[in-house]
Amino acid sequence: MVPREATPFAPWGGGVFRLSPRPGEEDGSMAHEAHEAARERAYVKAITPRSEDYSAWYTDVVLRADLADYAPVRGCIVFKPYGYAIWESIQQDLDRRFKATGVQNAYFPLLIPESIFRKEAEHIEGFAPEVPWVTHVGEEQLAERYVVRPTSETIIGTMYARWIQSYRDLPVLINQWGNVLRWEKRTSPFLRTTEFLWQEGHTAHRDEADAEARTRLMLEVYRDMAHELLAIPVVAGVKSDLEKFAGAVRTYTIEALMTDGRALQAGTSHYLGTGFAEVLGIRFLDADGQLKHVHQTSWGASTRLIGALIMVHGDDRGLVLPPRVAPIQAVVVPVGPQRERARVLEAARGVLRELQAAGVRAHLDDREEYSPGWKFNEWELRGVPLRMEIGPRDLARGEVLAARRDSGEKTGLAREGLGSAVAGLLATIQTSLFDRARRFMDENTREAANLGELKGTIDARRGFVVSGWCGNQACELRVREASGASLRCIPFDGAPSEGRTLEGGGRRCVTCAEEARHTVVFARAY
RNA sequence: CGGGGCGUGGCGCAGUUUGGCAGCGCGCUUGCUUUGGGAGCAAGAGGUCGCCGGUUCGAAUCCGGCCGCCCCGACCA
Repeated sequence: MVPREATPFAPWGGGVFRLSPRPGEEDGSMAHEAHEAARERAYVKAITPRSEDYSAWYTDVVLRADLADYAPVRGCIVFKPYGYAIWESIQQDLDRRFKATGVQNAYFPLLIPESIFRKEAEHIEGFAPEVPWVTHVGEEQLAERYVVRPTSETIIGTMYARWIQSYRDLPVLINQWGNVLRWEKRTSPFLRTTEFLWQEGHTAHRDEADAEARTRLMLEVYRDMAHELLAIPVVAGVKSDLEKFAGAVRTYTIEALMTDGRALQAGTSHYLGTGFAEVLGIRFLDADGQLKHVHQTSWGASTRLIGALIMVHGDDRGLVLPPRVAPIQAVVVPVGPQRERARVLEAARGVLRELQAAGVRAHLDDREEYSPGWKFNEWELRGVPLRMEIGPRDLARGEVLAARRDSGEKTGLAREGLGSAVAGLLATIQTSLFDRARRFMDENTREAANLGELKGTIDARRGFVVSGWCGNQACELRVREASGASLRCIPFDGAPSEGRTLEGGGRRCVTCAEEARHTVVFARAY
């Protein structure tokens, strides 16, 4: 057996918190030891270390942090209360941001009639293989089949065609919070589930410039949300034609880097042009007396973000949540012997009230049936940013002991002015998580001048690989075949709203060595 | 879609090779003692061994079929 990853703050930890033995490490000859090993493995319910098996680690964290459980439906999970609470944090934050840009919420049907779904050729070609059909009611076959929506461009556009007559009706800025189904070949909790929760924004505009500005504005919203709420640094940019959304003219993306070196698309925004408007008949009479098609956008972010959160900040002890998304920001754990219980509990309740009054999402763990040590491990596993320990010693000193989840650092905080001190600490944790993730992304972003270098880096270390690209799809495909890495995006040079992407910068195309038109980011992706 | 693995109390597994009482740890219940890094002792409850069929005196175990889930590779938020 191997001791848990050494941590500076837990000198006693190694003997208690064991990891499951690797095959061959168990000494089968000694019955007692085997028995002990079995007991401890089950008892401690270890999380597989990231270095041993990243995907097992991920699954362990999802299940053991109580975020989700596998449902008895292929590829589907149950979002358990703690996982759902994280989604609610994300929803609240995004919803506020959307509304600040003039977007309103609405809700459209889950079912889309086949005739409507089939109208946009590229769109149906992209999604048809993975849509489930509703064909019967009871035993009776329906006259027209319905798809369970994989996304709602067609049905929303159909409604827009009825609602929009004049340029005075524009822009239409609507968002929908809902669920969609995509029957993916390969599923994974949060990252790719058959049914997932998301928001999809759908807007209609008078001209391309207005729609394009909206597309990039929403990408900027996603980028800011990722940075400020999730503490996840991202690269914002535009997708190649090969990677863009089925039916879009241009797709913008924010790409995050997971700690295993793989990229994750964390949000997308599409300029749809007039393609959907043409087949769905979304037209308006412009000021010049001309009947024109609207220019549309759509943009979405999903429960996949929870997967990103896990893989960007998590460690071998489990989840690490940035304070701003954390359902519980500080957990108060009373400690000390039985005879002091009443005093300590009362003080703990006082601490809870004070934290709540200071606007901290605080929770008091006053369960009698678990020991403090058990609670410490439990709340660390669940990623709570701050643990507040309070016992007789702290009472005597007029302090509360604060333990940081991100660094393990423990500090005695004066009982006086505790609320603001904790709020300050939470802010520090938020910043330091972002900085750490930012450093990781920077350190794992490397240049490659040619295919050999690119493949070498991808094979050895993954991460983002920055290269020149001539703009030719054949060259892009060569990279994918040779290395398994895909072109994640052509990054913006500056803010997305400015709309300037990186040019060749004197680079040569990583495949054909012709002069590069763009500087692009490649990575293996989820 | 291809490849691999797994289905045995709530969870993790052993038992299957060589058919013969369904077991272990954790969890759960009750009681007592405990509580500053996953507490101890004692007594309990809990199982159509994924499903269907076959072989057999007898099947978790052998044979055939099916289903489900997970993991790994080509398409996707």
